[in-house]
Amino acid sequence: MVCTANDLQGWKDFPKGLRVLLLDGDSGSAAEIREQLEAMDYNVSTFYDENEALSAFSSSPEGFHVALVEVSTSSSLGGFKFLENAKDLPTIMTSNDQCLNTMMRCIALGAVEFLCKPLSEDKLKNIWQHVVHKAFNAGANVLSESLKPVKESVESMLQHQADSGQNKSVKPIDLENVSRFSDNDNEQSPGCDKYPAPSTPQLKQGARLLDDGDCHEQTNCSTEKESGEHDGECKSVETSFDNLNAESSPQPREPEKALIKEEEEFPNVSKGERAVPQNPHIKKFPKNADCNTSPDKMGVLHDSCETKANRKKIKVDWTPDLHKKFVKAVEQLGIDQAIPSRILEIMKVDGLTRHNVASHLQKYRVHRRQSLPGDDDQKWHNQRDAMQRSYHMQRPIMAYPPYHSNHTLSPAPIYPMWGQPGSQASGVQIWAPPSYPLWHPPESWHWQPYPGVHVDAWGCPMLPPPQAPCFPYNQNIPGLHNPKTVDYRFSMPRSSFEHHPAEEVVDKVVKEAMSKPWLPLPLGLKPPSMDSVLAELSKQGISGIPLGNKGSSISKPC
DNA sequence: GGCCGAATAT
DNA sequence: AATATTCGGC
Repeated sequence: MVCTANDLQGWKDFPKGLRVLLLDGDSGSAAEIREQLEAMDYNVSTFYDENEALSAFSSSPEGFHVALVEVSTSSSLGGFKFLENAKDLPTIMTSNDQCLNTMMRCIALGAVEFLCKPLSEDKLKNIWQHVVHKAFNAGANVLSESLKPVKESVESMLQHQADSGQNKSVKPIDLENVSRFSDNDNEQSPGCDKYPAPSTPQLKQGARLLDDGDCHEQTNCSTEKESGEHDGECKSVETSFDNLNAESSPQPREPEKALIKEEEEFPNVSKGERAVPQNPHIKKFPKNADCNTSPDKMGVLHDSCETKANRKKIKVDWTPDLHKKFVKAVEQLGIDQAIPSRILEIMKVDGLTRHNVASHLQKYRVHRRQSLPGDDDQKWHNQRDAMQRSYHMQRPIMAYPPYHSNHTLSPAPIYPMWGQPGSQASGVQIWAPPSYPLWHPPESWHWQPYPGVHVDAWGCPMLPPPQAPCFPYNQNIPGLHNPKTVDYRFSMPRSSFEHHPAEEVVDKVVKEAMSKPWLPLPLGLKPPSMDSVLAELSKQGISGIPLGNKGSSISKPC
């Protein structure tokens, strides 16, 4: 018998005595953690092998209240295995690897929390909250025997608090919300926090992920019709979180996988607390991690392919990174050679279909068109002509890389380029250097990484259209006439490693600029000084240029 | 019959 | 608004 009335007695000092299953392949690390836990009066059982741990847990499910499991990317994936197989045990994952993917994978697989190593007392002391949370949130039928005393104990504690007036709440404790109580001192007032209390500061968001507050969209079910192209094919995906690390991924060769959202009805997860996170961008997480052996990638649709009789509608989530890839492909092909099949070919993204690309390309074009100067057709056609004339400029001359925040680990916002309506500033500002003018064209698309640079944000060649200013909206924004402002935007990008045009491309641009002097200069090219022009002209025997209207004299075709 | 792009649906 | 799907033309 694991938990008895005596246990309850002994738990006056809850959570002392809480039984922690510790799984860590590294004995040194395990010993260290164990020591810390025991210093807090937790009752620790150490395992170095997941099979042993699983076996111990399965033979005595009530012998443990919570698991602390190390996951290592370098060695085995035993941690994940344990996580997946000990569904009923609140499992906290720990790792030296702070890669967001690893974290998210853990959470997605059902971990209640992810703790970055090294583990401190601060991080460990509150792990009991998950036990309480489980005790109160698991359905009565799921509530394991070991949790019942926990629940009762806590109820008793709370009731005692309420009775003795320690708690401000006059009303009897709302046991539904009991998990909001924590020993953190930044308590919200009761009723404000509908989320389970996190056990540590770092996982407050993680805790929210486990909440089902975002499930509303999961209920629409539509008729099934799959694109024939990938009929029956399981698609592999990666989370958008990979974007944050993709650039530094140790396996750059691995084809990128599209993040695909489930739109299908998502029935309530029946296995107790193991509800998958309901991130708005990730509609479904794998229950079966075996479909993907890389800890850095998450396979999502495999199991749904297997287990769902009726096929689900899937949606590609065009993450900034994926979009970047798309743009790169478009640039590589040239704007007028970019057709879905070729783009798809270049992108090499698993699971992405030509339809997906076509759809995105359509949007890409539309938005690019909207980003271009003016709305009237003439300008649009002019612009297009200019594009076509110069499509050989396959790379933007002065484009800011649309996305290079691979060092950022901040989980929020995941999609900074996809600002919410009405929150453009906040969405965009993130990507803007602090010195940038905070101006955003009202119609601009949110993908622009920096204010006022949305054309190249879409990967368009930066050649200005004929008879049109490069950035016509400048005309409407007095501040942008400031040469300083223009300098900002025309200066070299802060990170232009992959956007340096090839020399031949530059040559072509220069040649074109020279051969068509009536066109505005491409970005990056400075007009010759008046002196040098006069000198050159006088060399050629031309003199007497009326300086008064030099503009018109050199702006007309010969 | 497949691909593309625009239109339309979700 | 974003993405998928449909449809007509090639």
